[in-house]
Amino acid sequence: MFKPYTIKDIAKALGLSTSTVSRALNGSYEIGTETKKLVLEYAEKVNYRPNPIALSLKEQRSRSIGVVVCEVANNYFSQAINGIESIAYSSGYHVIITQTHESAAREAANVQHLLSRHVDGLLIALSAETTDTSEFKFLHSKGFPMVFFDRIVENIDTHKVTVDNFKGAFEATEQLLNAGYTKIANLASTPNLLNTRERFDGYKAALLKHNIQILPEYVKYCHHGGMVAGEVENALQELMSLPDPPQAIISTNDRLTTGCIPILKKMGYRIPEDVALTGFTNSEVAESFAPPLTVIRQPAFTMGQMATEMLINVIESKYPVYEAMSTQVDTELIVRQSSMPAKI
Amino acid sequence: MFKPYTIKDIAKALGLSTSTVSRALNGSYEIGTETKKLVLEYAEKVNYRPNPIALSLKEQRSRSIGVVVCEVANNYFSQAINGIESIAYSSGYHVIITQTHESAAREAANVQHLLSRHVDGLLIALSAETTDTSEFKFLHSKGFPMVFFDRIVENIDTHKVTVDNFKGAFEATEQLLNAGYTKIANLASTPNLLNTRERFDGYKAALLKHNIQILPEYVKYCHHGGMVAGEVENALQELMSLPDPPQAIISTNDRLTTGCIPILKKMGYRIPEDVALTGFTNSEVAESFAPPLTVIRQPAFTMGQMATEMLINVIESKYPVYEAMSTQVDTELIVRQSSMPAKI
DNA sequence: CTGAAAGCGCTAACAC
DNA sequence: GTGTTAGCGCTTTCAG
Repeated sequence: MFKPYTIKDIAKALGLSTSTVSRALNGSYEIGTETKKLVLEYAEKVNYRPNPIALSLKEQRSRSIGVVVCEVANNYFSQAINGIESIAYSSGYHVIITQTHESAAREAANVQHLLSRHVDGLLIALSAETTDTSEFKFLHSKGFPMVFFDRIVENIDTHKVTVDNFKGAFEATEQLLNAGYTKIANLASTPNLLNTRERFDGYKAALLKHNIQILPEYVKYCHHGGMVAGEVENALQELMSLPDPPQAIISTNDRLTTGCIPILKKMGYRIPEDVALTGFTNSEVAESFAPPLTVIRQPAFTMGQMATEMLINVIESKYPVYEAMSTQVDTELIVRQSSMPAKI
Repeated sequence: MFKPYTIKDIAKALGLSTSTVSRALNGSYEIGTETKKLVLEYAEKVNYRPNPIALSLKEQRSRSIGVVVCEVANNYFSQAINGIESIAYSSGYHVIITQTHESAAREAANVQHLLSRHVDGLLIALSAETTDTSEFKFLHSKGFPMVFFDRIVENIDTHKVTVDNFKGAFEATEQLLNAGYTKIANLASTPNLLNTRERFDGYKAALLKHNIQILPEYVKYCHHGGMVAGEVENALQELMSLPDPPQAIISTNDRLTTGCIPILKKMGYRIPEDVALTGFTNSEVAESFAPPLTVIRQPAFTMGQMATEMLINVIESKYPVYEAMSTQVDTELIVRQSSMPAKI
């Protein structure tokens, strides 16, 4: 069944040695024009394709890069993956995508799996659960090519691509303040993640700037990033049943943001009349929501591209890359009805 | 940098031959208990991982399966991929995902790429553009393991996993009819795709059953499945500027459905007052739309699982599988406000 | 200009 | 029970 042609087959058919064929195929200058043409034409005719597995074994590299994200069914990550693929493909790399579903154990397993597949490098956005980063530290110390994006590891001076989370959250919070909301809650993913904390800091800074006190009861964490049933619902329930409930919510994670709306509605709140809403999300359909949703968008596609370019640079650099490269891009605040002043 | 242990390393360290180590590692019964224990312990200690590339070369299989879909940033496919991964993973297979972006050329390139990577099998949902299926026919004739899902190839008796498109469209159309709408348009992807035509047939059958005439001007195709800018907008524009415009639209593809809403709104139509809407989509947030969207949902996750199980069966079967396996599941109609009778 | 041979990591006949 | 060897497909010294 379906046996691809090998160099040996060509060699035999043409009465040459495998090395000659190999060299001809690779355009070595030390092969006669005649022979070269002969080989090339025959290879073309039989639709010869080099066996990448054999190549990998030989070259000790796989021309593939591993991607570790929480989920592909997530607007941000599916868009980022598009960016990753676009660059990887045109540079001749394969992309192997793995999902952690926010579990640290799956993350560790995925990394092992990818390493055992001899990927040439890793593109990683940490899972919500991850606290032990020693494996990454180890790989980093060995000079293994890795680029972190969006959810980066702390305490390691690695290559990374991030957005200005602080500014994104700051602007969004300030927009709510300018719209007249002063009681603003923060619905967040796990504080494990640096980006959660940075977004929180942006929120805090905006309130501070407007001389609004930060109330701890206005800050709710969903430690599984909204992946666990009821997590978001509980958080919202607690928030809205406070003696002095918030008038607005800023949600700082994709899944949380899109998850909020049906729950708030089910609880009987109108947006923004009863509670305004702004959130980090890359949903393509935020505009179609009821009401149209104010969002902080990340340039996911571009970030995927940048991270991949960075990684391929590191992989292909002749010498170990010691200084960590780091790129930060801006978020985009798109103001829609959900964070507008409530019409009275 | 980061040199994994090999069998040779172990053999040298322990003063054994590589074959002994290999056998011990694979639990061969002809190895002394002592030696076996020694090897296993040492392997454990140095965290030995067999090199899958060498294995692939040896066994002429890669323990990986290739996936060809139009996009991961698509609700249906990202969910299906979750299903695919869940099964593949637990069966020890890798998943390599490639995207066609609805281009036949990219599809062909992806298939070649995956074949050249020696994937053990292929999971395919055709691109919208695909009309030439000769390559698939060829692979099929060679007995190469393939399973098609959702968007299947015709004229080839292959393994496949589909939904009952006819019934899904029929039920949705009938619900619109029961809600009092009689002028119902069909917004569809390319008729290249069998599922587009099946869904169209379901729509037709429902109208027929209710003695409603099928108007050709009520049927609009987006030949790139909504991937090309302005495609959906044009279709809707044409539809709504008919002398006798439709009162309802059934959209038969994920991207089209979610794409419709902002466009209709921008054109100044209220849903469902001016035009009702129902559509095939697996969006998780259809409920949050304005208005909440009536959807025909496909069990994407399950379909991904089923297709993968089927594929792995074929791959691992001792003898070529000649009779084509075929599974069909039901869609689920979730009725929400967008297809309700318009309140007058 | 071309061929022979070694080697990437692993397994499996085939010795002994 | 364990070692030797060949071979998976390819590249690359080293010879000639």
